Amino acid sequence: MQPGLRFGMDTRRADQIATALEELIFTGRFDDGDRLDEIRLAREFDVSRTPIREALQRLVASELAVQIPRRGVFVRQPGPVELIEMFETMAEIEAVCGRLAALRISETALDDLDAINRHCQDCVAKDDRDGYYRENEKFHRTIYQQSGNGFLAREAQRLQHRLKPYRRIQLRLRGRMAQSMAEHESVVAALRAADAEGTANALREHVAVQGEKFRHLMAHLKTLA
Amino acid sequence: MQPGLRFGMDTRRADQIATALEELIFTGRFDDGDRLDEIRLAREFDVSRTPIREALQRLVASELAVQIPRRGVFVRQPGPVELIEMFETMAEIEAVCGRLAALRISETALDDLDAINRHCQDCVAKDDRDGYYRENEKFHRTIYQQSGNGFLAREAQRLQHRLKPYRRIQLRLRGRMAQSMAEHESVVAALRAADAEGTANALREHVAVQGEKFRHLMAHLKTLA
DNA sequence: GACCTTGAAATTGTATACAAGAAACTTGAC
DNA sequence: GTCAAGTTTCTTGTATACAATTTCAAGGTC
Repeated sequence: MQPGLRFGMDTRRADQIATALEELIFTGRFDDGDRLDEIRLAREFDVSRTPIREALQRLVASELAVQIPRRGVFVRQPGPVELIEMFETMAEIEAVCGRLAALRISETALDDLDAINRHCQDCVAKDDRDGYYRENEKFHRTIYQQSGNGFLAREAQRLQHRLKPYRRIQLRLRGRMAQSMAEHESVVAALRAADAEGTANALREHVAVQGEKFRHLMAHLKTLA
Repeated sequence: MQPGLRFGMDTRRADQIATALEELIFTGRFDDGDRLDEIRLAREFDVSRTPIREALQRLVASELAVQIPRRGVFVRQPGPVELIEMFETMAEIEAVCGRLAALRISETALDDLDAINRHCQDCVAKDDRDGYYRENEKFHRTIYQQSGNGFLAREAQRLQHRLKPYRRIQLRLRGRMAQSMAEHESVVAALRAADAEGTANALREHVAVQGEKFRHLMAHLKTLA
């Protein structure tokens, strides 16, 4: 492989900075409304304003920040209402993926899901939250892909990424891993039965934020604000 | 109102250029894979490379183009498969909006929809495609908003905008306006009956590309390629 | 004291200059 | 004529310089 043909490895400084800033916003290092000062950031990342501005543009495009012309770029942390809306949307999109996947999923993918669930089970036994989180991501990604719709799968992935920091909070709820695990299994059962509506409902319930999960999320939001 | 406080009016050259380029891609002025030459575009828009680069970044973010590091930005026209995928996704998202709206829509919004449909009917009578198109957009936007989920509504709007050029093609199908019109009315009926699944199904069918519509879209794609 | 005007300082937006990597072309060997 | 190495040209990515607006504060007016 020639040196110029490597793909992902961000050789562009602007891309690295965008990823770093995204992470900083995700982890709550910036409050809602904070102005992202170009000159300050340029100093901190030890680059000129040019790559900083490119990175900021990317944040604006992914709605992590808003730009007001000739004023600057401001961090945009979702409030409780928008968070609930995003989770509801995620639940509905997962339901759609599931409904389509129920009719289109391959046998090998079903086996993959079973394997992932066994790994999940191991993580529950070991109380390994990070491990569970990784396997959980694989589980959902597999369903997105098995929707047989690449565009839809990418959209689902994008939203999942956006919600990542909040999903992690969910798992800290006592006994949530075991319950999540059980829900995974009923999803696979519905998929195997080619039960479109059953899969959709199971996934919607699985992802939706309600009851205990809702109160947990709200409590955590308050500690952040 | 002070001169500095106007909002939308793009005072930034980069934003204007981004919009212009988007339009050029939408209308098929560029082929898939065309490289967007910064220097050439800078000359054409009579501006330096800086705002051009910002505009290109925006195209990449909205997936109208792809960027290959140190190579350039290339136009990315969706092929037949991706188009079908995008329409399927649109149909499903509209179905979701409809299902939620059936339980949340206000009386006044229902009346608005009726009014819009009357305007649609006028356009059908006058064979006014542009007018119908505008009213049709209002119809769908109203349903997005009445889903009661602002985030979902914005996502739906974004996808609708992305599909705009192809949707217009659909309307040119003989008798399509009248049929679309009838479908609108059954959607409103289901909404008024608070029939969640009925609304979802009606909208999904309404938006989905199948049968005649599918062949029509394919035929048009071939003429473009 | 409240409010408007005015001007300095700071910040964004754009142009230009420079650096680094990729594409294209030339030259030479076989 | 084909291919390969080396050189030139061109393009992207980053830094810096300049222009245009906004912000903030000081000073004046009522």
